[in-house]
Amino acid sequence: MKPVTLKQIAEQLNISVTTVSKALKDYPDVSKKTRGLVRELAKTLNYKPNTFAVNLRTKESKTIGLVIPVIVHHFFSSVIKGIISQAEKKGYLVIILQSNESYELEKKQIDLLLSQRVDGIIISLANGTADFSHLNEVIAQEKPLVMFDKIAKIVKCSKIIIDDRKAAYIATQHLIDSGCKRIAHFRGALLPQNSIDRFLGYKKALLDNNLPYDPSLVYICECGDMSFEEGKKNAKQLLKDHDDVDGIFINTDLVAIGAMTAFNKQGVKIPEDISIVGFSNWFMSSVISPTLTTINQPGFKMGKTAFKQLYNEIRAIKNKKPKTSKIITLETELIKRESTKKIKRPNLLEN
Amino acid sequence: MKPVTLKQIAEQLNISVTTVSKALKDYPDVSKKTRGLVRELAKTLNYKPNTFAVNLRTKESKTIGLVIPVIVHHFFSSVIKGIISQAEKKGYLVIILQSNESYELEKKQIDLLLSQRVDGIIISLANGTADFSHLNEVIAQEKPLVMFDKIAKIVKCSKIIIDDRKAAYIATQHLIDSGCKRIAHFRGALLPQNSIDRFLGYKKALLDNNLPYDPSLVYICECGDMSFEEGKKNAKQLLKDHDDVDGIFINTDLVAIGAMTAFNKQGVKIPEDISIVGFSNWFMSSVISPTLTTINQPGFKMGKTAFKQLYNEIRAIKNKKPKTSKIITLETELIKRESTKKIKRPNLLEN
DNA sequence: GTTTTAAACGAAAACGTTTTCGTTTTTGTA
DNA sequence: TACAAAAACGAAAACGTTTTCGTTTAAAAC
Repeated sequence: MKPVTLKQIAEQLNISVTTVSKALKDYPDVSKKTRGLVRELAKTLNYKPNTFAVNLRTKESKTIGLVIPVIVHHFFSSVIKGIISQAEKKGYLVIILQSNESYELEKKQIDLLLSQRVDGIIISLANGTADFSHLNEVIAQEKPLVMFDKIAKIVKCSKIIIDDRKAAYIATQHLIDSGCKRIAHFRGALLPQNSIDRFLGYKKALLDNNLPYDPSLVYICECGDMSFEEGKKNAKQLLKDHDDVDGIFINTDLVAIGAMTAFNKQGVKIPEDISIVGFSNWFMSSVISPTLTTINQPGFKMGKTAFKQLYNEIRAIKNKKPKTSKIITLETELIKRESTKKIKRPNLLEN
Repeated sequence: MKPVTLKQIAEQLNISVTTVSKALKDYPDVSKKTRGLVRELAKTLNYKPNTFAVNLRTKESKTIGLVIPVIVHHFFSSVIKGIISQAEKKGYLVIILQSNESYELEKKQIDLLLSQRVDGIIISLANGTADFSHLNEVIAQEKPLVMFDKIAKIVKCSKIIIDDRKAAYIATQHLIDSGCKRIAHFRGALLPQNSIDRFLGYKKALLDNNLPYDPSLVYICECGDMSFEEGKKNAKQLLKDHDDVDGIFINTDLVAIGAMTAFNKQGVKIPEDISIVGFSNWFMSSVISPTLTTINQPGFKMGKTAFKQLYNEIRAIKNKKPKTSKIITLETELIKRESTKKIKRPNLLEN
């Protein structure tokens, strides 16, 4: 019933624990004969090395930690899948924690992972995170740290991101190209770098096209659990505040879908009255009506890349090589759908 | 730089490692004075017990394993969230593995978790799993095992489920009550208990209402990564095979949404021409057009319940109490939406 | 002041593995 | 046959903690 140990194998074969261990790990100083005997017996006894002992001895757990703001979320769950699949290939396990967009929780969870002595940590920051001491603690302990999506520029570690500013620029430009003149923006929370960058991309596109930037057209969504509701609320508010808006670039698809729901209910036609571009390419966006134009954000690939980078750093530290932080930017893509069909407007040539 | 150990604290205070350990764990045989000194020093040195050593000594890892078929999935990610949130409360960490609906992978992953010596395992079976030796291995090792959603009746362990048959019955009855006379069923794969049960509920509802059961109206979806596409395909096929179908009960929302997309494209009106009921209440179902009537499946609660049960069993085993496997059935709910509005038909009284 | 009892402490083993380094055995060479 | 070199093996320490049980010290009882 009790798990088999090296000692038991050793006793049965009348050799030392040392030799058994070496035989199983292909050390050169064990004869073919004994190696064969050991392996055979190990197999019949169904020997599995005791991870606890191995961890203690080798000081590594072959386990990494992952902290994300939300799990029930198309983008983040895609990232999780990417990380897990890649980790599995390299023999690593993944412990997942959810910060719920709370800085306090995030801090606790990092602590937990450190005391658990994971080999590395991957994180996407909570919206509320403005203090980075917990992350610097990770770095101080020489544990590899990789941030993705919601990052902190100031923290010295690897980052897997997209060019949010550029993507937002392209999204906004697309609205302009489809004839929109007065474009609103539903931005994300104030702190996360990506919602700042998306806002900046939006603004720059306006200015580059000689459209005025009007701060009153920018609405904020916290993008927590209530994204969908926030989208609805903001859409209603927008209709009250401004009756001349003909396009919106929205920080994330779920908010966009909330907004579309509100517009549908109020009889505002999309894209005829208002064109909409979302962000992230949630699966949902391709099946709602009208289908939503959006920016594809490669979640699965991001996860894979994040783990690969973490793995490289883990190996580097193990071999006492200098650690090399990298910032990797993945490509995005504008996906044109029904919510932004080109509209006939008096001053546009239509083919 | 190196983590602080009990030994270092002991040396600084000129006492033994034993006493330090006891002081930190509130053993009664250590004086208040030394306990205070130890705790203080431990705090200033930022002492964190070495989990590897603790695990080795105590033979438990305060870690559980979770194996699920898919991660990017509204229901499953809700379950994950439920499990993690509950586990965190009890100081447990969760390692997540994805079987990708593959029996081979599932088997490997169970092996991995066992050799990792997790304290318990929660699993929802892959569609292809027909052999249960890997699960019996878990039980043989006296590790708590809890199955949820896709279970195997034959395996002796705790199960967290819903009454799929009843829910399917209610769904089908609802179609009948809204005037449908010829109701098709898109069922799940052949093996999983829940798709069998949902099929049986569908069939029973028909017979109880004196409607003929016609096997040619039952279509199969594997419900893997391609659920949406399968829904589309089946819908098209259905239109070819049977032009008289006026209702469909579909095994899961994503497939239903695929079907609706196909119907929309072909000009089939929902619910006027065909009424549809899905299953699971994916968030998406409330925002598509028309909104989808479905059965709410409490994923988050299921996750919480699964962990609670696992936790109880872990504690029981630790205290050498007899283990008590439980089968817990959670409530479901029919959520009526636009895809099944009551239709005027000649032989129905309408108020 | 001596004995009894209780309170405080510590030595040491144990958990199971890995790895260094020294010892034994075998093989090859003269 | 002797000796060097190579091959095979094993003793022991180490990883850091927990816990049993024995020992010392302090307090209480006589």
